[in-house]
Amino acid sequence: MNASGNKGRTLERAFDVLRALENARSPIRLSEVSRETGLHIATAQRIMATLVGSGYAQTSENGYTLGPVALAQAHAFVLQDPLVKAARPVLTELSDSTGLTASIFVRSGFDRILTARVEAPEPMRYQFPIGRRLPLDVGAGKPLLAHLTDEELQEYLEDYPGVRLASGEHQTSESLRAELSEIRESGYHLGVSERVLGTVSVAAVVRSARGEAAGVLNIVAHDDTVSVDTLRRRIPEVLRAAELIGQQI
Amino acid sequence: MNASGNKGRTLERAFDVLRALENARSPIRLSEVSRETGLHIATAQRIMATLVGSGYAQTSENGYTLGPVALAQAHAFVLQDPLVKAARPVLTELSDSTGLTASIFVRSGFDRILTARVEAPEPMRYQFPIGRRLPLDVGAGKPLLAHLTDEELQEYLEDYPGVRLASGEHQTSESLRAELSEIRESGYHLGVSERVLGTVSVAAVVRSARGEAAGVLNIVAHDDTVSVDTLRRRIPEVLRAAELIGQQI
DNA sequence: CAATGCCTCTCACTGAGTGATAGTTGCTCT
DNA sequence: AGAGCAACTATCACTCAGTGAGAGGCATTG
Repeated sequence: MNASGNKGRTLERAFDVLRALENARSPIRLSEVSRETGLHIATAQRIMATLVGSGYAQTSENGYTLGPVALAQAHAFVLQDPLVKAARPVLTELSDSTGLTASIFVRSGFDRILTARVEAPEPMRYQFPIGRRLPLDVGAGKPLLAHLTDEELQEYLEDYPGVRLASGEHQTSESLRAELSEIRESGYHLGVSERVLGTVSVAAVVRSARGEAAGVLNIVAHDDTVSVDTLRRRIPEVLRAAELIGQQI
Repeated sequence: MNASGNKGRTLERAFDVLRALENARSPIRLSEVSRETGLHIATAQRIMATLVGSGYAQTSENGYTLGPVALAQAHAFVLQDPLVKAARPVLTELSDSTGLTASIFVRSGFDRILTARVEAPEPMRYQFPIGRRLPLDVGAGKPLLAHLTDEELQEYLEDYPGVRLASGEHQTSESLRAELSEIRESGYHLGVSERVLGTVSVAAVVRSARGEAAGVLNIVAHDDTVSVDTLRRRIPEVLRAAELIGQQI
């Protein structure tokens, strides 16, 4: 569960616990936390006590959940993160000109996290989406994968199990690898029904001034209102927007 | 900076660091973190390295900021927190029937955190407000103060410096204390231009089934559209809503 | 080019964190 | 009712992770 080489053990263990809480949809019991994280129950208990004491977790009727401090941290994050701040006006403009939803994701471990979004006029908002974790192997995750270091990509693909896309297509380690090198050349990714059936999207990495991949920018549409060819025409716009954001960070 | 009696030192220190990051409006340097938290630079540095490694912090051009993991945690929080889940439909109804913005705050240390909000039709949204930290001594914070344990309230009022309300009135330790006992009797608080000039609000604690104060519910309005007397007529509604939420948690 | 400030790294010491064990509470199933 | 089980809490001796003084590197500034 904990990949690190033993630097800051206590802290990383606590973060493992927080991650276990994050993954749970409902309150989880201490014993589950212990099982999930591989920590001794006494250790899990001590950590939990501290987490609760600091508001990072809370105890409810039948188990533990995350605490409200997470919200405060998140609030501060969106106010101070350079990428989010730089992206916001650009996303707004991109969403206006395309009529679509425009988003920014950043990589976190082997996931991506939605950090900024400007919704299309017809919002179809399910739930507050900011902060949602999504996988790297579909949709806008691919450009992020494409810019990992060789070692990281190696590690990721090592035991990549493959995935069945929403289109029905099966994505293997090989097909993914091939697609990633295409993305590296073209600078963008056009996805059709990858994570969600009936959606088409264009995504491009945002490169910081120093050339690192700081995140991905993407736009999404339903394929019943926007054809793939129509979306394809938006590619230059997306690339320009991504570059514009990158210059500012 | 760290009030605790030495249980989980490393962890609490890390949280102090996170709190320092949260308070900063822009990237802060390691030495500032060290100063802010009172930690030895080497210690601060080791903790920071771990935080960055886990995505709880990130290094930008000239200093550290919070990391995107905070968002993921927050996202999970709003999906799993019993209070937020129970409150949402009630807030919606209350907002609809009053035409005002309805919110839930929970206490965290000696602050309150906005955990749920349904906006009035004319949103006047400045920035994404969820997660914002606000003080306990004004507005909807008062009902939370009113339900602290005696020791906690003692501690809070011990070196309470007083505050100048937006109305111009000066709130002292004594006037606050008196107001709190009124709130304890009546069960609600009606505030006029306390935190923000020209706003009126009604707030009531949400009591869980076990009788603990789980949070506060409030509604706010501008005093140029809603008179104090008009708002006063909404008090029973607010009390009912708070109770309704409380029953479900 | 000294001086200052900010950061990184090393390393010996030590007390905070650990985890096996035992005790407690509260539930379910005879 | 009480035997049996599971989840949780508390204790405590051991030891290794965390600590912090110190030294060194790298910019920036006067």
